[in-house]
Order: sequence, then C-alpha cells, then structure tokens
Amino acid sequence: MQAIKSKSSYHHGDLRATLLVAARQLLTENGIEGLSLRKLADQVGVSRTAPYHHFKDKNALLSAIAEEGFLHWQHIANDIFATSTLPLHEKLRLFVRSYLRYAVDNPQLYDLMFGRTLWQQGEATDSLKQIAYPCFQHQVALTRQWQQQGLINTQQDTLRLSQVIWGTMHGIARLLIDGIYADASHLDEMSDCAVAVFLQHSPESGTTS
Amino acid sequence: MQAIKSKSSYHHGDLRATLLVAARQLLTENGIEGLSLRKLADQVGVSRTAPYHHFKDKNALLSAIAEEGFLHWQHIANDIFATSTLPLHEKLRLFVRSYLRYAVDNPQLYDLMFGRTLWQQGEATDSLKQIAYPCFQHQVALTRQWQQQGLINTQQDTLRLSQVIWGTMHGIARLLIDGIYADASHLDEMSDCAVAVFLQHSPESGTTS
DNA sequence: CGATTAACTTGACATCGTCAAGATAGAACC
DNA sequence: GGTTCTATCTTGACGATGTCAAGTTAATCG
Repeated sequence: MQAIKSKSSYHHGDLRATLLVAARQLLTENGIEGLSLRKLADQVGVSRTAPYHHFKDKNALLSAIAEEGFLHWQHIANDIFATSTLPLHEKLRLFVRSYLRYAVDNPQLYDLMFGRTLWQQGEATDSLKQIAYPCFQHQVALTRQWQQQGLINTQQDTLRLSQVIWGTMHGIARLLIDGIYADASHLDEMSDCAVAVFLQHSPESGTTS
Repeated sequence: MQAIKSKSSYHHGDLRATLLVAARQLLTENGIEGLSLRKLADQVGVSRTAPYHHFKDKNALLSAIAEEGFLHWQHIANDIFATSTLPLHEKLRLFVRSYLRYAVDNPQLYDLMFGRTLWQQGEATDSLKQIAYPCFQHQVALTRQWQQQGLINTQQDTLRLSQVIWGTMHGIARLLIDGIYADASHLDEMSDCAVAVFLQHSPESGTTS
C-alpha cells in the first residue's frame, strides 16, 4: 500500500508539495470526506503524522488545495477576458460556460472551493481567504463592467446583481455536481439559458443564442 | 449525559419518532457531520446501536429527516399559491423569498435536503426519493405556469429555464448559508433582485420592487 | 565538530459507524 | 395461563479516522 519516497529515507525534502499533489488526486477520487490524512500519508510513503509538520490540520491541507484551485480558476477566467476578439456578450457567455465546465470537470475541487466544508463549518485559512476574497470581489467587478457595457440590467444594485448572477452560476453548478435534476450533458444549454435570462433586458439580445 | 426514556426501561415504544425529534435538534445544533448516532442515542437515553433497529444506517436516518423537511417545505409552498389574493408576480416574489427564508432559517436541514451528502455520495433512500422527486418536478411545473402566465421568458425551454430559476434560488441560498460574500440581512433585497431579473422580459415589470 | 532545530517516527487516545451475539419483554398462539 | 415467537434493546468488539505527546533522525548553523 505504500508508495515511494523521492529522497533517501528519513527527510523527504519536498513533502509539502508531494502531499498536495497526492491529496488533490485522492480528493478527486474519494471526495472531501473520503480524503483521509492517513491514506494520504500512506500513499506518499510517510508516517501518518508527518503531514502535520506541513499542515496544521486537515482543514489547513484542504485550504491549501482550495488555494490552488482558486489560482487555477483565476487564470482561466483572466484568459477569457484577455481574448479580445470576441464581442462582449459572447465573452459573458463563454465565462459562464467556463465556470460551469470548471465545476463539472472538477466537482470535488469545486465542492471544496465553494462548499460549506471550508466556509461554513471549517474555518478557512487566512492564506486561503487572501486568495479567495479577491476572487469573490472580481465577480462584483465583472458585474459592474457588464452593467457599464449595457449588457445586463443597469437599474439593479451592482452588489445584489452580482450575488444573483454568481448565485445562478453557483446554483446550477451545484445541481449539476450533485446530480439533482440536472445532467452535465445539457451544460451548454443550461448555461446559455442562464445568460439569456441575464441579457433579457437589453435590446440586442433576447433570443436563444 | 443521558436523558430520560418515556417508558418503563427496556422497550421504548416510540423510539423511531423520539430519535427523529432529537436528531433534528442535533442536526440544527451540530450540522450534518456533527450529528453522530452515538450522541443521538445517548441523548435519547438508549444504547448506541438501538437506532439501527429503526434506521438501516446513518444515511437512512438523515434521509428520514430530509423527508420531513421536504414535506414541510411542500406545505409552505402550497400555502403560497393557495393564497389567491395576491397578483401573480407577487406570488412569484413571495415564493422566492420564502424559499430563501426557509433555507436561511434551517441551514443545516436545507443542506441535508439539497446537499451532496444525500444526493451525491450518500445514496438517498427510495422513500426519500419518492418524496423529493415530486418536489423537484413541482419546480418545473411552476416554471411552466409562470411561462403560461406570461411572467417570465416564454421562448426558452421550460426545463432549462426551471433549472436556471431553481439554480438561482439554490445558489443564493447556498451563498447565504455558507456565508460566502452574502449576508442574510440582505435576503429580501437579493430575492427581489433575482425576481426582477426573471421578470425582466415582461412589459409590466422591470423596475425594482 | 558540537549543538540546535526542523522533519519525521511510533504510541496512544477519543470519536465515529457498524456488525455480531446475547438479553428482555411484549405479542401471539395453544 | 403458559409457552413460544419475535421485535426491540443491550454489551462487546473492530477498523477507520483526526490529532496529541514524546522520542529519533539528520540537516544546518555556529
């Protein structure tokens, strides 16, 4: 059941990074609850308490994984808006699609990043908060942009509207992930339908994509 | 640490119901993970394995609690549409508000009813499915009604639109419950903003409540 | 080269879900 | 009424888990 250590035997040298890689795999395989520190340590070939020298507790490990997730998603999101060839409403459409696809492609990671485990009960790490909060705020900034561009409703309060839009994406993502009356095979249709609702107000849209 | 049994000593007589009551309380206090069968048994004043004669396992117990939740919510929802004095779009508004309020007032229960614990990983009971599925379908029926009443977009596919609308409510509920960039004190504003987006298309609405 | 210290180890404990085997008492049947 | 049946409840046990305490190892720093 044990795996190889990369170095001699006692001091691993690069345990923290190795743990993170293995942990991400165990997460995608077994889910948040199924990811146990003992299995993780065993997989990496190290004693069960070794991880505690790199992560305060399970929560800290999960937070660290989530951090990577946020950075990754941030990168994807930035790429979308950096691509300037697309018309504005197409960028919005692509953004929503990408969000949902990211969630569906990495269900357990998404669960970790935006689920109750870290934010409700588990106390997210300060380090995680510093990465995640800007990500949350980015959502508000985007909404303001869309309003200024006249894509979406301009009469509603920006913060409320951003909560509604993000809520929509988040909710659909959750329904898809948990398999509640929604199927990932219809991801694009659901995504476009959501965007159509957002764009409804504006003159140059309204119909299905 | 132990509590009283209602009957003589050995046979409880009404353990299943008693367990459900205590379990619901433990759930609201400690959350899904914090609800342990052992603590539950102890609280009721019964041995740790006694609950297993009434519930196959923890999942079955959780499913049973969720069932009650669905029945309760169904009752609330029906009441809204049975009240015929309100105009249609006001009923829609009230419905969304009530949904979010129900979620915020019973966060742990909501988590159980619509979270991954039962639907993704934990295999919901057949009994639960029989109660929950109609509840899910009701959401589609409502959407169809709103479309027929001309409240919301009629061009979009009903199923997709219902997934988007429910997704929106679900997502906002989750953001509120998990405390992710949303605060329950703004529940009504967020709710009305969401409804405003839904109604956007129709001529007789558009502005904030 | 010796001492400090970070990294890693084993041992132990409490908590948890759950199975197996035995004890109890209400119900059913003669 | 007495006997048997069976649902209900009990104690005992096992393995998994998160985490603390105390010891070991080896890299680093003076």
